[in-house]
Amino acid sequence: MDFIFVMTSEAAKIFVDYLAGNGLSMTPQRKVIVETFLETKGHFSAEELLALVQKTVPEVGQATVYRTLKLLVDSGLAESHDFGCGVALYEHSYGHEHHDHLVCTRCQKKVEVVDESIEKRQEILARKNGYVLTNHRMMLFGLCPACQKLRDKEEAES
Amino acid sequence: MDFIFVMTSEAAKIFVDYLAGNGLSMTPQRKVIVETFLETKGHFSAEELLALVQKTVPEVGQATVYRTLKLLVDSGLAESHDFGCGVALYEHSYGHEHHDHLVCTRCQKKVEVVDESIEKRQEILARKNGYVLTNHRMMLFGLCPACQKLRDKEEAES
DNA sequence: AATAGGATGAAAATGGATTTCATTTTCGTC
DNA sequence: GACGAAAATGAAATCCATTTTCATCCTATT
Repeated sequence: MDFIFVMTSEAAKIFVDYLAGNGLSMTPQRKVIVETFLETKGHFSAEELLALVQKTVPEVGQATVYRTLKLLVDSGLAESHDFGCGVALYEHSYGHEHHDHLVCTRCQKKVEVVDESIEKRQEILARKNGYVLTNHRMMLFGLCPACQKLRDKEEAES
Repeated sequence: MDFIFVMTSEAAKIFVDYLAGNGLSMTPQRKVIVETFLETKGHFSAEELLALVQKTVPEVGQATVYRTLKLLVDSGLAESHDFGCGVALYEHSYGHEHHDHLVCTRCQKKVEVVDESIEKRQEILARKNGYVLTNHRMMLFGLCPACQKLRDKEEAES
């Protein structure tokens, strides 16, 4: 494969630096995976990313996608979340403020939420127990507006 | 098997009622699983519960433990949590106030935490986005006091 | 005690994620 | 440019918690 490694976005530079800093090398596979990752918005699974990558380079293997996704997480570009649907979903974390998620239990629609006072309280809770807080996971589950309407309609029919 | 089904605790009654209310029957296996569950404190996996159950009745199968654990969750006696360690951990939920967890990332020590103002804010966040909040998961990760000391000692040595 | 449907255990299946391993690439060095 | 050690890759195998299958057994009601 004859590739020219030009990755211009800031995020891409971070990844390249991460590789260099850890004695890892850029490869055509990593390049296409990272580029595809950076172009993809929202929350997606490793399998979905693999499918997108294979649209460009069909011979990329799933193991490589899983491996590169791990590098993306370690380099700080990606974050992995378990929304309880059985697969890990990934999202961008570079250039995105920290946030938690509000998830519709019916259609899976996800809204990013932040609340400074919750974050402060979490810190206090940890300290009160002598823990040094390193990170947290908060997920709110409920019915989104659209699904509330659908549910109401269904109930009216029955 | 000749069993006399006497389960006297309130929790046990709830389970029996749940079975009756759903056309399910009490069986020796369910009885020993529920009794063992009720005697066990803290957080434990299905496999750990299976081992405890088999101390009393070795021929109980793991599928039955998984199935009964599901009934326990549905009946409101148990709660299942994913602490990110690869297995679901269960804990009692009857007679236990709602709480979230503060987990040591090193020794897995878990502390139950509650914060009314966080709960209120979660409700507000959901409402602000038009969602009807049904439940939430919050997990705080950090280093517990003991593990902080261990880490400091290790760092001093190196 | 007959019977229908539920419950059980052993074993197989599931499925996302990881590992293995033979092969291919990368990249610093000659 | 060519060399060679170390890293990276893809296909397939493996892992492992959980679920499902299925033949058999039990329960509750008649």
